[in-house]
Amino acid sequence: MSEVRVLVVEDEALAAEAHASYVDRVPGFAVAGIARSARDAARALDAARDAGTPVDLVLLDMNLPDGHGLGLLAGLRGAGHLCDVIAVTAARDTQVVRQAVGQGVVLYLLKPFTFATFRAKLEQYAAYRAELAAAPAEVVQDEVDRLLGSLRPTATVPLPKGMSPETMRAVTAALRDADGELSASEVADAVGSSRVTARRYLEHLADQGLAARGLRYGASGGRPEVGYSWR
Amino acid sequence: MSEVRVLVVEDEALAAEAHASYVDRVPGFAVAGIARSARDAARALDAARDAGTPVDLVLLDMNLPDGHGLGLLAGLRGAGHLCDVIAVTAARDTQVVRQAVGQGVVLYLLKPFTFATFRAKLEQYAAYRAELAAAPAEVVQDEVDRLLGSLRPTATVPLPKGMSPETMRAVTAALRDADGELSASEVADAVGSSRVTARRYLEHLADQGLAARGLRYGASGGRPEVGYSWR
DNA sequence: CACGGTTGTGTTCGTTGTGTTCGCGCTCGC
DNA sequence: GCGAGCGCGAACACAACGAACACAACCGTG
Repeated sequence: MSEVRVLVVEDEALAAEAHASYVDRVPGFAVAGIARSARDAARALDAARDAGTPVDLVLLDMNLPDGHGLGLLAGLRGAGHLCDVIAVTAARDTQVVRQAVGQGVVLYLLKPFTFATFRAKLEQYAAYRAELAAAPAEVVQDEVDRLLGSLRPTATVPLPKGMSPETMRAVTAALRDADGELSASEVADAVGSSRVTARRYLEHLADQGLAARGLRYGASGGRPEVGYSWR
Repeated sequence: MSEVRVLVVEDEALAAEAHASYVDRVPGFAVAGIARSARDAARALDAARDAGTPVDLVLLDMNLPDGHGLGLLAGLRGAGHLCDVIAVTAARDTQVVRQAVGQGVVLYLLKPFTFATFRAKLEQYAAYRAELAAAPAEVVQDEVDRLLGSLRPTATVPLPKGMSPETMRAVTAALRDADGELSASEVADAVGSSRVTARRYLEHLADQGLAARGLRYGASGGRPEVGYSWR
């Protein structure tokens, strides 16, 4: 799939520039434009659509000079725009979050944020699009659930009890350095820990959506291996 | 918190009744009305809002007599209705799912479904509302993530013992991607497992009504093959 | 119409790797 | 030092698959 075209909607010039440059730094994403107001944004969306290069994703600030972001959101929904929306705003009000979710914001990013956080959100959205692209034309419930699951953020738990940051780093490193899938035993071997420990971390990564589980049959009869791969 | 008022939007009378009775059976949820068309739904939403008892949740079918559910969705977004929406529909088209998500559908339930599945989805939504109610007026990023994360669909009904979800997915995928019927051996080949394993899963799918058994005679003398096909 | 041949089904049982429990060592606060 | 708690791994129960085998259905032949 081609790059994701992103429209940045943000009234403050400095922040707008910052967001745009952040977008450019994330592979697979490209800035389609910057809008300084709700009116600008609506125009930009219409123009992009008419030009045949519709905006895929909107980074939407809530506090705009000519109306609330929620209003813009409702407007573009009514106009039938197809883009997804990530709220990027300083609005910490629970009610705003609730309404944004109700209006179909796929992710909600609170200002201020680090580039790492920003990147994480974009990458999560990218993962969602990848799943979507990989899904067959006709889906079943399970696949819908996985699709939505890939979109919802996984609360970044500091580290669940029973896990050490050192081991976690070692495991992720081992997993990333491998080209294909790795079984729990192989990771254990690479890291130097026991299979049990390696599995604990791998399973955690998989639950967080950072690793993918696969299955390897028929290596030598018996129960199949589960293979973990980084993504 | 009071009960969640639910509007059922469904054109087929039988299904509408069924959904409504399902809603009533889940604690914490109450039917606010049944609408048989997009027009009805819009009216019901307006009426409920004007009466001071706005609808909290809409169970939305996509195939309506007077327009697509997606259109209704865009309309009520434009009208600024605050309700959340769970798609309850037979529309298995990936594009529809994608658009529904873009329009802010919080969950997507494919017909037909069991009461257990239905209940699971409603309860998940209830969990989301509970998180929302428990959240402070002002949130931080982590809390927003948790909030959205509670909308992340949970695993569906557990498989019978002796089966792994990964293999199940592989088998269903292989079966669906084939145009015609597939024998157990062919599925085994496609998946990479043994015929025995493939058969286990195919037989389970057939028992669940998700696959159809057929017979293929005279390929080359001998016993006829059973062919499984997706539906 | 019995009978053997041929091809694929259905099941049993052993193999292999998973997932979990429980206790041990290590580090840290006191 | 000396409990407290945390992270780890040996051991174990069992889950999931595949080789092998006995049987089933169809077909051609005498």
